[in-house]
Order: sequence, then structure tokens, then C-alpha cells
Amino acid sequence: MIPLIEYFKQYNPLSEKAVNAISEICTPVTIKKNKDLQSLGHTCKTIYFINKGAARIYYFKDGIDITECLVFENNIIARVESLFSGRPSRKAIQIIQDTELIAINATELFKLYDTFPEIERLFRKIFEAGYVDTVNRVESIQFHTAEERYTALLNETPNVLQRVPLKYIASYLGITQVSLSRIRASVR
Amino acid sequence: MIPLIEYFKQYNPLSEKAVNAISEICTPVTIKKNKDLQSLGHTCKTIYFINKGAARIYYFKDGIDITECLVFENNIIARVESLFSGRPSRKAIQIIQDTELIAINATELFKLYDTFPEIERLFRKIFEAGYVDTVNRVESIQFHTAEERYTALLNETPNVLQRVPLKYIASYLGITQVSLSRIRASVR
DNA sequence: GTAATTATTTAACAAATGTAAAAGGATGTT
DNA sequence: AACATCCTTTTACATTTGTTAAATAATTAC
Repeated sequence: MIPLIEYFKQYNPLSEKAVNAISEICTPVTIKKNKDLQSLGHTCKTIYFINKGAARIYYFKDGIDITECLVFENNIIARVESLFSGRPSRKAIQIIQDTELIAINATELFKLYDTFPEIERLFRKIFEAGYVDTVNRVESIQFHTAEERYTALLNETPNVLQRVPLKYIASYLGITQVSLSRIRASVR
Repeated sequence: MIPLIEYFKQYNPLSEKAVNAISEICTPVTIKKNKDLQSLGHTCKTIYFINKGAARIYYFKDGIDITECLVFENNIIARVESLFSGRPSRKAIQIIQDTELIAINATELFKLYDTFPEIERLFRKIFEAGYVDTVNRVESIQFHTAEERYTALLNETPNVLQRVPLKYIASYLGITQVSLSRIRASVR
């Protein structure tokens, strides 16, 4: 729990009462590599914090597996388009390495918003930051070349190549495996 | 003000007191076509609601004008990456047609969050919806062809061609004007 | 440890998009 | 009305990325 509380405090100070209330709706989860943490078609009702490991959100477009995002330790992962709309998600969460997580019951969390404005504020700020990241991602996809996106990813996450199969990285970058292979060959 | 209050109530019910408090930090603004509403380099401290008209957020990438988003009446427009980070924006807001807006003072708004949890909740929900839209936009850019994105835009905003110059639409779709011209020729 | 499976690279060709330059249209100003 | 300016299209060619298939490398299962 400690890394999660530290993570929260980066965004908003929390009273002891609020920390306790959040702790009560958290459950530790350990999952093995390649397992699905949340499956396609279900409505997202859990927000996860990754203590250790790596995960991705993915979906199928024309039968092809697409990685929407990659998330590593000390970050939260959730299918926001389902969490905020209440609609079933067309996406799934898969564990990429053996991973330790903390599952936060989102239904209970949203109830806590009514009694703890500081918790509502905390998650407001967390998701505002996620919103900003996503706006920046649009810019990155739209106006940087695939090679620029690849080298930027290596800079942001230096050990990503050791942790994530290239086939997942390719679709995350918005290109095919073949194209990524060519870029890697030309970068060498 | 009435369309703005109606817009708010779609997201969250508001007490009369809250409506009054918001009204006090709102200012009507009328701007002519092609004028910049907010200029590049300033920190975003205003959220706008478009009563009538159209606007875009744009920036320069390698000296080329890029449209990040297009916004029409009954929607809010703000440079969230600056609003939520407090950092100067590399982006500007330009008015595309003669436009009537309501300017919401964001600095004052954020102060209202402390006294009116319902207002904090309102804007939390508004920006959660914006977050979802942006996640969907990533998907659209990454995995749909330019032609698919063009026809999707025509469906979402049927009169967009009458309201927005093609040069803005092209960069919004992530392609050049030449490429958009070719797509339009092939769609005919 | 070996076989089977999965992941990655390479090759050859096709399709989409970019670049630069020129030509046509549309719009605005005087 | 005429001129200048800006917007859009077209053309020709270059570059990037996609597609399919095969070859090689790495990993997993027995």
C-alpha cells in the first residue's frame, strides 16, 4: 500500500481518515505474465495501481491485436472510456510481466467522493494528468514520424525493449511489426 | 448564459447558489472570424463556452500550422495541457467564424471548487468526458485511414465543410492539404 | 534436450502519403 | 471591375508504410 499512498500524495494531500477509507476498498492482486487482468466486454469497475511489473490495454481492430497503452510500476491503469461512461469496454488489460497490483474498487471509490471531497479532488487531479498525457499522445502520433516515436519511447522507458515484446510496441506506436523492424534496422 | 447552464446540467445538477457563483466569474465575449482568442505562449487561465460559432486550437510544428482540435457551439474549449499543468501553452485558440463565447475565469473557478463541491464535481465530469473523447481520438488517428477519418468527420459535423477551411481540416485529420484533396477527389 | 511454437527480421512488391511546383478558383479590397 | 491575395486542386516524383511470404532467432512445453 505504501507506494500507492505516496503516489496519491504527489497529486493531493490526504487526511489519515481518507487514507484509511481508500485502504478499505483496495485489494492486492498478483498476476502472472500473459494473463488477462480484465477481459474484453466487461464494464470497467476497477482502477489498478501497478506496484511492480507491466501491463497493457489492448483491443482488436479487424481481428488484429492493438496495444492502446503500456503501463509500468508506480502508475495506475484503467480503461477510462468504460470507467467514465459506464459502458462495456471493447478493450482488455493484459499483464506483460509477472505483476503485483493494487485493485481499487471504483464503485466504492465513487461513493467515497460524496463523503471525502479530498478523495474526489485527488482522482480529479490524477485523471486530469492522464488527460494531458493523452492530448500529448495525439500530438505525438499525428505529427511525429514512427522513427521519432520509437526513439522517444526508448528515452521515456529505457528498458522497454527488455520488458515488452516488439509486437506490442509496434501497435502501440501505430505501425506494423515489419515497419518497426525496418526502423530498428535503420537506427542501428 | 442559459445555454451554458443547460450544458452544465447535462453533466451534474447544480444548486441555484452554485449557478450564481459560476455566473459571477463568466464574461460574454464576441470575436470576429480569423482573430486569435488566446495567443501562443500564455498560460491558459480561461475556459470558454461557445454559444455560437466555431474555433480551433492550433500550434506550429516545424513552422507549419497544425489544427489540434475543432470546436463548435454548445461545447467548451480550453488548452487543457496548460490549464492543468499551469505551464505556458505552445498552442493558441483561433476563431474560425464570427463567434459568441462565454469566458469562464479558471483561476476563480478553481477557488469555487473549495466552497462548492458540486462545481468541482461538475468540471470533473466535463473533463472526464473530454478525456474519453481524446482517448477515442487516439484510436481514430492510429487505426483508421485518412479517408475513414474524413468521412467520419463529415458524419459527426455535417456542415463542417461550409464552416471550416480545408487547410484546417487537413491538419486536424493529420494529413496534408494535397492528400486531403486527393481523398476528396476519390470519394466523389 | 528436442520439438513445437512464437517472435523477429528480411525481401519484394503495392498502396498511401509527403513534397514541390504550377494552375485554377474563390474571396476581398480598392 | 480589376487586382491582389488566399484557398484548393492537380501533377509528377520521392518516401514511408503496408502486405504477404519466407527465413531466422528465441522461447516454451514436453
